[in-house]
Amino acid sequence: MREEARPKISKLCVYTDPSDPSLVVKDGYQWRKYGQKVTRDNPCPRAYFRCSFAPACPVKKKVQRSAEDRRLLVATYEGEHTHSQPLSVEPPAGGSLTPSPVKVQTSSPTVTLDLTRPNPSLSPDRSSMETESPDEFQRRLAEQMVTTLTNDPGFTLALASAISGKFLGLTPDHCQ
DNA sequence: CGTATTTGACCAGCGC
DNA sequence: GCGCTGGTCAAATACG
Repeated sequence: MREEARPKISKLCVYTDPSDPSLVVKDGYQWRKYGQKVTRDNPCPRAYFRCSFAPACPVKKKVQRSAEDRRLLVATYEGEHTHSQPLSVEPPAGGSLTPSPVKVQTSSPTVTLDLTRPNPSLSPDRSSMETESPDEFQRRLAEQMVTTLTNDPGFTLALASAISGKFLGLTPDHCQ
């Protein structure tokens, strides 16, 4: 077995408003942006961040919007923090919103669905969740995602996009 | 005045 | 061997 260049890769999918150009993911850590590049795979610019709280922290973060859903931010974390969170994630000023981060930890990659924005328009398609709470619904989706991840880890992003789209009542048929 | 952020250029690695 | 893409560094600018 080799463990060369094998940092912990984590993915964090965060819903944000498409009108918000800030590729900043509030995860409780301090990040310093050190670059931005437009990849050919995605028309949206990809931002590169490094941990500014601890200079020795090897963690790097890449944030890019989903090519299909501009409201979905996909943050890729490389490595692990060698320190604690400098500050806790403060809830929105609204106070009514209750973020329900669905963290799914698999063998290697950690996929976290941080649904900071509950559901802008959740209701047109609630035929299979009228007897269960939204939290339970998310839990089921998370379990479903874990199952799929176990079978095809490479499908992570596509699945996350699909699930995310489902939350908004969308149906991204070509998720890749 | 100091810190953080932004943009452009340069370098390295991979594929054809 | 050349071209392309991704990633990082450094200098300049803006904001607090």
